[in-house]
Amino acid sequence: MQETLLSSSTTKTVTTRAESVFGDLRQRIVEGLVPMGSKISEPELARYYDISRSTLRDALSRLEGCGLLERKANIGYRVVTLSTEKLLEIFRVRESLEGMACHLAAQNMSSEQIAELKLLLIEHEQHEALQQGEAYFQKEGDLDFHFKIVFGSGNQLLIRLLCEELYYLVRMYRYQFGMASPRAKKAFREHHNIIQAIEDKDGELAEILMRRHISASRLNVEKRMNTL
Amino acid sequence: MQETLLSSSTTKTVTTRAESVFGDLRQRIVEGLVPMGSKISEPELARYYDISRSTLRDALSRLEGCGLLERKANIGYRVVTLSTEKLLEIFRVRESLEGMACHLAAQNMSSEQIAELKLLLIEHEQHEALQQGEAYFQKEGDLDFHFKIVFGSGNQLLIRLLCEELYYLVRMYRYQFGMASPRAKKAFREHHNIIQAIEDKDGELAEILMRRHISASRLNVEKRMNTL
DNA sequence: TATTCATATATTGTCGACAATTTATCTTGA
DNA sequence: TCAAGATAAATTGTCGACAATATATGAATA
Repeated sequence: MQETLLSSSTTKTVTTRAESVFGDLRQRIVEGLVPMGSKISEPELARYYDISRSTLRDALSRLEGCGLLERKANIGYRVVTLSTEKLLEIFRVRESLEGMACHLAAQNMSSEQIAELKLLLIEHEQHEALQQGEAYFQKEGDLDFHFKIVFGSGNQLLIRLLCEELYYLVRMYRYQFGMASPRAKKAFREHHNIIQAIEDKDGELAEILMRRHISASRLNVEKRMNTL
Repeated sequence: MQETLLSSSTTKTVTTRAESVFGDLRQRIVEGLVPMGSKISEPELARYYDISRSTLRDALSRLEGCGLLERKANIGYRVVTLSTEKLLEIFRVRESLEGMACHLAAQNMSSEQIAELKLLLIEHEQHEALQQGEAYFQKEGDLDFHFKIVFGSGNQLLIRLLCEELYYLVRMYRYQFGMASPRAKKAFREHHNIIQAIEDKDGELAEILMRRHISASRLNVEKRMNTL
């Protein structure tokens, strides 16, 4: 559903230069190729992409909307600086928003959508079985799961907030803070239970389970923070 | 370092033309002076404000971030079209986000902040007593109340999402859908109970009460929608 | 040496113009 | 009359240049 790295060939919705640069620069920031906290030099970046500053600034303003860049008047753009505090704030927001999304998903998801969700879970199980230690796929897979539920809510505003405005920040944290989730197995069971609640059309339970699921990740980070 | 006498009176935060136009146009859109759904003619608006298109587009991109404008590649900006469905979506998001904000506020608000909140409630009570029918002040006051709690959460991300990205949309609905809240008295009691829970540092209860408070407004809209 | 101030450099904000695309208008044919 | 296609007009996307502001450099002074 969302724009994966590979699907650019099929859905060629990219029409303008600014959009294209937006997508590319977004990826580079998420992966840390443009270091966090670094200042954006508009002339330099414009030369890099071989575009004018106007076009670049169009792209930069979009990146600001994703929370990847911060802007100060007369000073310019700067890549956001990640911190544990900000990560915990994101968890709080995700807990509330995805909890609501899950509640609505339980009410609105079609049986086809639920079937897809189950399929995804099975895929993840196999992936996990195949490569025990490798947490990368599990992490990306985890996002897929959360995405499908958010889309399942049918609430366009929720979808925009989570999938367009917060998604890339979350991915940036996963790339650069690289939390090698030791909760893989536990998270899997939690996903399973969430699906069950959705299938039962039990919105209240689905919301509680999703909130606990995300809250557990937050507590995990908080615990690690306190031990350091 | 010479601080002119004149600059001290006005908060000289407005530095750039784009920012200034952003603020003015935002207000005009919220109030409906620029009709919802209408196409933005960049050349025309640029002439109106006597600025270049580049500067205008800077302002427009910010307005897109507020959800007041929508943009399509090669077609341009258009003022968002309000609808009851979208309003209900906003209520769902506010329910979850402000619920979380209230929870955190109960944990984090200082006694001074709580005192301010109480004072605000008293002011509203007097306003309401003075002008029974006039719902305008009550409505704006309601927003003040919700704002203070969101700020009290201390969560910068929550603050940004609610106060910068959703606030103006909410105001736009109040201006143009003009819901003459018949829940004034009830809402007042609910506000009171929320403050009490915050003062008791009972985050869970505070969250539940805030969610019910917002949910009641949503149900109110849904009820009216069904009767029409 | 460290600090302050003036100067120079670089960067962002703003502008007007041209190119690419969309929308409106007009012609043509059934 | 209506539909479809070609042409004209208008709008958005993109560009390079200049002005206003911020940062870096260096001289002068205590």
